[in-house]
Amino acid sequence: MPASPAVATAGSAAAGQGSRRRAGRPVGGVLDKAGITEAALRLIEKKGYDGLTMAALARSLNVAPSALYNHVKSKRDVLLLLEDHLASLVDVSAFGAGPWEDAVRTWAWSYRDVFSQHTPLIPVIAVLPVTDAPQTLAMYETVSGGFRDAGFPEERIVSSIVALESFIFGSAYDVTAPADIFDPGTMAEATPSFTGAVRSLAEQGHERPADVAFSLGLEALISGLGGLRG
Amino acid sequence: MPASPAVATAGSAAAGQGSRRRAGRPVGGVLDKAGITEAALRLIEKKGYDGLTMAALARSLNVAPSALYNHVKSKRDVLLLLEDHLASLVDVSAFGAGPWEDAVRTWAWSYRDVFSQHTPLIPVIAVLPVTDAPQTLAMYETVSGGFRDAGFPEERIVSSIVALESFIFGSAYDVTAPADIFDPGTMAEATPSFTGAVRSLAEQGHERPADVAFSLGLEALISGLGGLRG
DNA sequence: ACCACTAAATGAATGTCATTCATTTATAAG
DNA sequence: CTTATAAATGAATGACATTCATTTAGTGGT
Repeated sequence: MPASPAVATAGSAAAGQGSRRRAGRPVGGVLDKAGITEAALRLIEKKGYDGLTMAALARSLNVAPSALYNHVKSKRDVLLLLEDHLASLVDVSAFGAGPWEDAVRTWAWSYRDVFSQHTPLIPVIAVLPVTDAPQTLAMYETVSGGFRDAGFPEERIVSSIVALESFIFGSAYDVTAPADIFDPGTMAEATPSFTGAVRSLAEQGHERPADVAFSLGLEALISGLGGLRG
Repeated sequence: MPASPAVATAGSAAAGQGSRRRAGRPVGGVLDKAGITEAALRLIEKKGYDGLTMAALARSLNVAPSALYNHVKSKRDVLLLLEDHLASLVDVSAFGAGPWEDAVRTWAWSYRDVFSQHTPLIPVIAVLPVTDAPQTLAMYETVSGGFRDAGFPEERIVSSIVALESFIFGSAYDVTAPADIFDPGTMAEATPSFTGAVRSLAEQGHERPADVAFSLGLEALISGLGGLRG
């Protein structure tokens, strides 16, 4: 009775997990990309990226691990699905609804916040051709439209976005860094300038030091890049 | 004759590979952290990070995989050794030898170039307490000294460096991205602004598009952050 | 010279993964 | 009712990092 449990568990999976078939579509099985993405997201929320294994993902869908491979080519594919889903969560609404500076600010903070919870995706995004990521492409379209409307010369738009994105990805890592990451430890006396600078920042008592650095860099980029407009 | 080959192969490893004992030190075995770092670096040059396995690393040192664990706690430790070594390759010489802007430029380009060849280390660095990384700490000391001498208020130095570093790490990924990463593919008609911007950049015929974005962002950061000086 | 002591190496497990494959099942179409 | 096909099964496979009991070879003290 190898595959007979499939049907039995299929119902419970769809009901209990929220993965559903699209009505009117020719559907053979329980799984689809949307369901896999949803389940992966839930798994990550609960167990973190260490808990995201193909086996665990399959189990959360009441399915055998090998079944996943009928829908994704590899685990990397799952990460790509996640990335594209997250791109749809980034707030681009301010483009076209106010000054360019404000739109970039809103977008950048939102982008950083979303991916700071998903830093293991960053190495994947960096090499991901946007062709395979419709939501990501949609984000780029809105953002580049905003840049164009703000008066950016067309040939500088992509480079400007890439520069901002690079800063955003790097900053996403900062958010997850331990608070004591800059503690010089036993080398404190050997590094007076750095130690002093670290102490001085600590004395400011910021709740989220990463936010200070992000704000500083972002404002610099906004005003620097803003100067490129014609 | 379990460990008897150790001596026989020890000689050939030291001779053939370049890992050597420090003279006058109490030394029991063939391996030490410097030798492991060197071997790992060579392995990465030859086979890339996919080829950097504990087994391959051990083999390149003519040693059993388990022997490595007498010197490093885990593979992550090996990556940390690598990171700290690479930090020593970053060019900080311009600090104290010219205007702050030029020093930052030299440092940032060098930093990006070094780590663009080692992007798999970036997720590790991001969470690495500097305590364990003397070379990295030395870099920070030089850089923060440069910022202080340039007139930066002490409490802004670390945040400014972090902002630059975030941009640098993100940009290091860009260098490795495939050339066609922004090809909109079949969605081209649906994304006119973005497609136009990509085409327009492509028509410029830059050899290394990543360099354009990096230059753009870096100059923006330099002039923006430079304004913080008292 | 002899005798521990200890750092360092060995090779044989272990356990966790992603991934593959032959086989089976269930659904949809003719 | 038959047949084709998408999708699931579970039992391998193979790559890994990591652990452990055991063995080895120097070093320092006597």
